[in-house]
Amino acid sequence: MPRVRFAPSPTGFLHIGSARTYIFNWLYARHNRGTMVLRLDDTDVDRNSDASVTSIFEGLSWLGLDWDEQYRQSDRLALHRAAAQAIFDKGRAYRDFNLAAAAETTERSGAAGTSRHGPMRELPREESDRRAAAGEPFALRFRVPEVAGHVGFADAVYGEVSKAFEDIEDFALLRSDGMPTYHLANCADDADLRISHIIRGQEHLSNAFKHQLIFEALGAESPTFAHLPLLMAPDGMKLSKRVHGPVVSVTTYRDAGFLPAAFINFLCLLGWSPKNDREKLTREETVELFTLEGINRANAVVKFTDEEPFDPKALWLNAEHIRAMAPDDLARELVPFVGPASRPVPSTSDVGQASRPVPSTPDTPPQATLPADSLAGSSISRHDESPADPALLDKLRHITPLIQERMKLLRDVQTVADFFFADQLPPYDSAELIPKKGDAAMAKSVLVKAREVLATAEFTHDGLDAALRAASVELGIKAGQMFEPVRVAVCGRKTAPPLFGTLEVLGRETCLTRIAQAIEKL
RNA sequence: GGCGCUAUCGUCUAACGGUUAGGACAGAGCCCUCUCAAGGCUUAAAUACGGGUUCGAUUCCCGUUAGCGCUACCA
Repeated sequence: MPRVRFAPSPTGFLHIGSARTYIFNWLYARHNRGTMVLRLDDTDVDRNSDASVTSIFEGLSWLGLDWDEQYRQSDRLALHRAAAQAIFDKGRAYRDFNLAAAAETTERSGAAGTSRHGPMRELPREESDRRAAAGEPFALRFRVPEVAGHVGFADAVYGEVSKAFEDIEDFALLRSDGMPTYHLANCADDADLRISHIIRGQEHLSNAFKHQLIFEALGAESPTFAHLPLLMAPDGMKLSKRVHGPVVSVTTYRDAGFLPAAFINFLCLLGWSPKNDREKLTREETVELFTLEGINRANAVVKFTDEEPFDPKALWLNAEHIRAMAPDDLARELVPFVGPASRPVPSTSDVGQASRPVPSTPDTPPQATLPADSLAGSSISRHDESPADPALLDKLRHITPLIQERMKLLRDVQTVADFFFADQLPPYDSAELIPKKGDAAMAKSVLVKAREVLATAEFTHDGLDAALRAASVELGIKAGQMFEPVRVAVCGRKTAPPLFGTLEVLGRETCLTRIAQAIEKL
């Protein structure tokens, strides 16, 4: 049974790169019926923030991805210290009393021929013990073997990789304040939690050699590493909030109306392929198809621009998922995006200003955070704060079939179906009412005729179809010339969902009123 | 600078050493059609460069170039 973990350091909002790493771990765990561990690597007390923890939980909860065990690295300090002690006792680490060593090392780098090790490496044990006993502060450094040789391992993605001992500096295990460094805490925890596969970003590939060394020194069996290619911005740079803005935050996607399943689909296709040309995948299908062998090695770029903040493929995938939904399910997802009260506020996604309700607290057991049915496809959304207005939901159920294949994002409901919700149509140019190859007079006669016909027509798709077509024949014009003025009168614009269904949903009264108003304009 | 990793259409990607180098998104065009979509069809578009190995390299090896990552008592 594989055991994998996602170990974010809570120093910022949930980044889409982190989300992708989580997804790969989760897919591997679920595909192999293994265990997913969530561990908050909050070793860096100065940079940690509760808002960040909140952002991580909020994001994962939206995605509906669960986990089986949860830990906080800061709770495990004793374990880390014991690990450091064990390495020291084996002579694989030494005390470095030179607190300025880091600076010196940096200055020395580049100067060929100088040792990569600090000056304290050869300090006699007796002197080291004496100075430590006297209370002199020190950092504990790993003693990288000085013999010629390599550390290496078979990465599940990159294959055999190795690095010469002489290219690895004596890295710190414990800081001079006694706190463990990332490398130590990370490995001690992975060993203790019996993590079998470390699936993480490629930025850690170089660190993995150090980690391999630590696992060996600890006498622990080292896990299988699987490093993931990185996500890049179109400018070739690594994705960062600082330079790329909200596009790197998962809340941005949620607030714009991405479906969790589509977002997961998009992210997992960045650096992984099922190899059979399939693109649109449900979560269940992805779990079924996922293997480490399908992961490739080159970095992937997420396309976005200032004008179009979302990758076109992500948009297409979202549209595909939207079209694949049962209309009633879609209607439910749409509720939060209509109505002034519940409309989601476009968030700038800065965790610093996160103030909305948090679906879970860090210490809530995952079971409570994510009900079992969250995996069955029902997504969790922060918008579901209050029970949906039944009347609104019912209305949406009728509208959904008309707009389902005209949306890329859930929020598009606001632009594509606005006229269903407006009491009064926003002003439009009366010239819009004039049909192709027609004039104002034709528009007027069409609308007058429509008003007459619609007053008595059977208000169903087929009834309206028949009535309006018959009317066009009577007027001696093309059907299109008949439909166009009616559409504009009723929708306020030329581009709209199919006419008959639209009229039906709008209802006789509203249609007649709007047509009368249009006639006034001519 | 040192070390590590990577390199197929604009982007995401496929191709046991043998294919007209495939698919998808985005683009262009056509069809369908009450507008817009959706759908169907067509089209343009790639193996970074140079050497090997081989009967034969996108594929294996070496070099070059480029990109990314690491190079902290950050993670």
